[in-house]
Amino acid sequence: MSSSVVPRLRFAPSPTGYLHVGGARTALFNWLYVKKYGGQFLLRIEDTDKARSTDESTRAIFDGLTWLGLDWDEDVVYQGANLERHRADAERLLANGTAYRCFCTQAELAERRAAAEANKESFKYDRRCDRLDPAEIARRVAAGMPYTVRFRVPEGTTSWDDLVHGEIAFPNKDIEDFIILRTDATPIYNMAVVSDDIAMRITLVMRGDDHISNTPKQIMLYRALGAELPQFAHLPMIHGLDGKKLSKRHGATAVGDYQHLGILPGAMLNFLALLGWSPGNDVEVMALDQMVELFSPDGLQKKAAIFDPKKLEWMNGQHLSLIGAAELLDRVVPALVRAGLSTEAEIAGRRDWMLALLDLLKVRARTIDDIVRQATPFFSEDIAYDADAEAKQWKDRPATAELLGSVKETLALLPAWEPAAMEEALRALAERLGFGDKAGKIFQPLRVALTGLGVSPGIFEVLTMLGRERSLARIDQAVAHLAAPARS
RNA sequence: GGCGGUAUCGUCUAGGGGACUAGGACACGGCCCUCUCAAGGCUGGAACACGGGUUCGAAUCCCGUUACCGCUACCA
Repeated sequence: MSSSVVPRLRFAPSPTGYLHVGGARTALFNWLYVKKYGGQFLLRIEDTDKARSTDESTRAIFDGLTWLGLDWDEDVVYQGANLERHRADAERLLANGTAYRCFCTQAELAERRAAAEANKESFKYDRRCDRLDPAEIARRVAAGMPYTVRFRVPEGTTSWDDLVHGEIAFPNKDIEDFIILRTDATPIYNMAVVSDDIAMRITLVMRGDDHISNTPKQIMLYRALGAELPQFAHLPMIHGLDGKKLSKRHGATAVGDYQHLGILPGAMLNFLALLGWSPGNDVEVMALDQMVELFSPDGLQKKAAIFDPKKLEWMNGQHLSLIGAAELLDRVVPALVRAGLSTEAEIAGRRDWMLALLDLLKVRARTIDDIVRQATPFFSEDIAYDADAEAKQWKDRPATAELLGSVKETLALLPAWEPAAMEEALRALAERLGFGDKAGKIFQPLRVALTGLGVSPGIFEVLTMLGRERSLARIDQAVAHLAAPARS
């Protein structure tokens, strides 16, 4: 490839489902390549299978890529809109003698295939229609006999230097004369892809390695069409925890699933990038711009990788602390609103408080959903006392009520609502009550009183974020709850 | 079956002839920190699929075997 050529890469999904994590990763590597070396990243929707393609899937692909931040250049290309050109290209091959008409019917073909299988022989089209004499062909065409167009596979070997695998070679004798145009004159996949990739002036075809065996056929088509060959890079597949190709039964496989699970797009991208690529040192957690900087096709893996949701979660936790509070806020607010905990206006009204709260919560959260869960007691006065927390920290209910009463008294006396003073006063109280330096005996029951939960940020941070009024009210509320007859 | 691809801890990977008693990360266990949970720090167990070559020397190169994956449609 001459260095003067501007790289043009494309991501070409079929809109037959949702944007799969494997597809997203393919898109990511294409995108990274373009961002790293310059060039254009194009999107082509391969919607020629009308039976399976849906507009909804197309939208899911756009939404998924947009959420991930993988923006594409130029207008989206819809393969279905190029049928005429595909056909014209196939007919050019017929005209230049590299393809021929085949009058064999599907039924005949199926029969011969079955017969070959019965004899334990591998079936390959025997080229009988290529031996028809021209007069006979003309007669059949004139008679309106239906035909497909087959590509005549030449002698020799077809090979290419794959960007991730190196040299790959296929003996042409193993490839049959494949159909490029159906009886109804619509193109077969390989024909459509090559026609489009040429028209889009694609210089590097980077796709899943399930296309490796399509590649020699496509290369022959390029040559027969007199087009310049692009480079090829075949990326490994993604498998599920059981080592099988990732599919629905492995749980969430659509990018949108992770979006709704509270995963950050940056974390998703980072995780996906590491599945099949490594920067070569021990760097793992990267922001998108770092990935671009570090990206190189040399680091691309040949081996299929297994999708491990545990590591994705960990990665998300890392990105939660990596991104700024402001950016995180943009992601959390919609989730908070959706959970019915607050409104955008309310949050905007106390943005600084919200930012401070986020800083406290994000350390112990792995997903945005975790944050929402933990944020609940800071938004809702309707405290739901966690049964386990009550059982553990409020064992002796009357004694706890009394303890909380003392805590409230102590806190109420504080001249300033300030952490150092709280801690000093509460530790002194622990001392007085005979807990010695085991101030946790106060902190823990108090945590349950304030949040209803056994887990929260540091107790003084909780008190601070809640403020004096709400904190004291919460203690009263807890004391009342403790006095009420237990209704488990 | 034919053809093609792949093969380092359970998982993601570093490694591209000597620096390897094979490094990092996730997960798992222990310890520290500590008001809970996280985070963080320290730490433990855990791998070169097998067999032949080549070489003074192989996780690294070559050849077989095995296993897994993909393709083998008038699907994409």
